[in-house]
Amino acid sequence: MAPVTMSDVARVAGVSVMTVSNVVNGRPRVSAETRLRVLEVVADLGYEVNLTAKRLRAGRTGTVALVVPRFDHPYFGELAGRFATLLGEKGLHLAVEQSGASREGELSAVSHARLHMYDGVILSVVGLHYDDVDRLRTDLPIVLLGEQVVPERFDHVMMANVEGARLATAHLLERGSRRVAMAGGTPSGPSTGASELRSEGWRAAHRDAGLEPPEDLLVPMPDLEAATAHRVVAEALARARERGALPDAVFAVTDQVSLGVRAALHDAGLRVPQDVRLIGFDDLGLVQHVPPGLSSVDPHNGWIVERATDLLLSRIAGSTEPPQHLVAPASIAARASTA
Amino acid sequence: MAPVTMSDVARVAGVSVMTVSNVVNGRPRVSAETRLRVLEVVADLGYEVNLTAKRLRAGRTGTVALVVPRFDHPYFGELAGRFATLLGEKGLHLAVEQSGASREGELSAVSHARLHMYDGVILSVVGLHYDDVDRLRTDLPIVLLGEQVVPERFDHVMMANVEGARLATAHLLERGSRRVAMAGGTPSGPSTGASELRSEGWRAAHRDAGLEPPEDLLVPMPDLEAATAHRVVAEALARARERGALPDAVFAVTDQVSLGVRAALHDAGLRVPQDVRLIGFDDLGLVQHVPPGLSSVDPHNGWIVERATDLLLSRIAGSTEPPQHLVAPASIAARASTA
DNA sequence: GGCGAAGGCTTTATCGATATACCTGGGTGC
DNA sequence: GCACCCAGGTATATCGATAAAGCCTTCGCC
Repeated sequence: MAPVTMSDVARVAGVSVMTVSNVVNGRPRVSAETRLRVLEVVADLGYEVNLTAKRLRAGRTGTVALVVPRFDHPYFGELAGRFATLLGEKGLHLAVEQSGASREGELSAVSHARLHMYDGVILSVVGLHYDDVDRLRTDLPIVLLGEQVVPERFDHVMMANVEGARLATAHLLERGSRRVAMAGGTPSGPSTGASELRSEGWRAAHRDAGLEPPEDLLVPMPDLEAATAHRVVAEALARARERGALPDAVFAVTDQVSLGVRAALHDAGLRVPQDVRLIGFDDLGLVQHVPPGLSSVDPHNGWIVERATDLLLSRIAGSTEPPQHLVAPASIAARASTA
Repeated sequence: MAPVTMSDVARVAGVSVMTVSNVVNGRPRVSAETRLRVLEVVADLGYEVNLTAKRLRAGRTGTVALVVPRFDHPYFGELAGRFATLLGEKGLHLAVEQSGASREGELSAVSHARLHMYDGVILSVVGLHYDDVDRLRTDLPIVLLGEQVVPERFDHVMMANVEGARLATAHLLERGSRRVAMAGGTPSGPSTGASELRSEGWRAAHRDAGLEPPEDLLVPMPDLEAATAHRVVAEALARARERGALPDAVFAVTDQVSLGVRAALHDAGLRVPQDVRLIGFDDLGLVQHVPPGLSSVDPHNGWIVERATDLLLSRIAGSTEPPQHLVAPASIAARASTA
């Protein structure tokens, strides 16, 4: 029951621990005969290396961590899946940790990860402020994802928030929509998060089309859950209907929100796209299966994951290049909801 | 840049490493004065314990692993979120790893986890066969989740597959449906996975109602992705329409499949629930927002997570109780899709 | 005043694996 | 015949933290 160690194998095989290590790691300088005997004992006893010990000595585990705000958001699930696949090809393992989208959670997750369980960390920044991030020590390779403005000294990969939102809104305006609401939008202010940046894109598209951004069609939300969007948008629609001022299109700040909006529209008896066009952001795999097929902004997650992985791996390899700040391209995945 | 170790702190503070350890861990036998000085140096240098070393010595990291087949399935995302919350309350961290739903992937994930990076493992079994599981060494606490039959000697928590499927099908039959298709169902055979077990439940409900299970209404699928379901069901509907034998209800083996079925029904111009009733399995948070609101079997994930956590924690604490095999209750979450 | 106890700290051994230096016996070169 | 090389191993130190035991002082108490 007690774990089998190298010295157990060594004792049984009648050789030194070092020889066992050499055999197990396929190093030269061991006679074929000895090698065979050791391997036999290894199989017999069911020996496996203790990664913890190996790590302590070697300084690496072959595992990197991805810290996401929440496990139960499909967006992060998709992201994690991509990272796992890509890292797997490079011979590394991925462990995912949840930060809870709160400042404390992320701080604790990073400090925990920092504690050398992993060779590197990909941190999806949501709750942390500039100063918090700035305070992170960096004896561990870190790549940041997310929409916050972060200190220069970190590698950072982000989505094209403004541009993606601009494309989405323009897509709706081009198709003839004139009252384009933004679900999860926020009034002008400091550009600190996805919601603010995407609202900027929504404004830009209006101005590009020679229109004044209709600020009354911004529908702010306390969070970006589907359930919240469902509720908030239902209320907003009821009010708009009273005033006889229904929107003819909705740009949802995320696909999760888009899902809630879709549900609220359905409840209100409004058809998509005949009465209201709808487009989201993230291009989650599932939205194409939500009737009638929801359009979305494709943030090119594949690109993001590749770049972030490259950056992390080169840092792990010891690169001291100046930190990079990359922005992914964005494009429209047009489906029936904006036809 | 190089990580700060205890001996760095010790040197600067002019004490022994052991004293630093005692201060950091709040052990007695250190004068208030020394304690203060050490803490100052700790803050100055930004020292943090090296968990790897601690682990090697103490035999525990305070982190447990959850191994799931895929990161990008909402079901596992929800599950992971629940585990993280619950374990967090108990002072433990959760790291999630992906096995890739393949035999090799799960074996490698378990062997990797076994290698003492974690204090315990919750393994969601999908690709492994009985023999593979049986071959696992068990010097690390393991709790199994999932629908496979597993060796007695492991703790195991599973869903009420047969019963849940029976309830769902009965729910449809009670509402007057008479041609209840099963999307993702499989012909009678050895009960090795969720699909087989749930098909058994579908049969049982028919027999309970005095009906012969309509085996021609089983729609098998190569995998349980929404996209696959969308495609396969679309084809099945086309064939059924030709024969003039459309179903009047569908029980989908999972909510992912249910989503694909919903899309296929929409494409075929069939209304839910007027033309076809629809119910899934898993009660994912998102299905209530998919128009018109999809019914589902609630597998009581909260219960599963609590039991699994309890079992794991008590194993970690050293319990040698006989292994437990638990089955969660199941109930129907009725929504508009089966009204 | 002497002796045990307790406080405050340091030393030593250890977790499991591995890099490095070191040892031994038989060729090889010249 | 002597120095040197090399294959095949072994012995030692080390990664960072910690349990356990050891070593001085100082203090209390009979």
